[in-house]
Amino acid sequence: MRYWLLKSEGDCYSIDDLKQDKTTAWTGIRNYQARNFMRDDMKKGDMALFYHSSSTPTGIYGIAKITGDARADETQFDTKDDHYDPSSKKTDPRWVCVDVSFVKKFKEPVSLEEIKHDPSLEGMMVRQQGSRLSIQPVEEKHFKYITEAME
DNA sequence: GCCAACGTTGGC
DNA sequence: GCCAACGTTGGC
Repeated sequence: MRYWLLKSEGDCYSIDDLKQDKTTAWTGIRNYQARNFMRDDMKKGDMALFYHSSSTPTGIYGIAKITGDARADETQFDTKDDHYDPSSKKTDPRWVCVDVSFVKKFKEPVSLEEIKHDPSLEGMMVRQQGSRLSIQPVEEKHFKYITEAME
């Protein structure tokens, strides 16, 4: 089993939205590296840190679980969708999504500032400057450290 | 296959 | 809203 960090703009789709929806299709990912993680490495049952970008504060707001393996992201074929991709074919979909379910919301978010200053979290990808990747692999020790601290 | 131009992300 | 960092596009 693997661990991940899923980024979402806080005012676009937040942990509260996920809590209300219980499960959502993680659509709209249009970055090859992120897509490859979903397609090749994410498996049903994997756990994820739910990260809010463009929020106050930016940071990890809770935990989610991957509840469905990668499948075609239907928004790529929807001409009205922001993420419509005219060059993707139905017979050979370029983009995929997974299903993500709510697990818990932290009482207090773990802010990016805390993440950056905690020596136990050394090496986390999100600490790197300009780390724009919206789906990042997370080491088990980092996942456990954060989730156990938030019990 | 290089690389400049352009568009987007995301922290501040 | 700014701007640095980064990814993608497209001309050559």
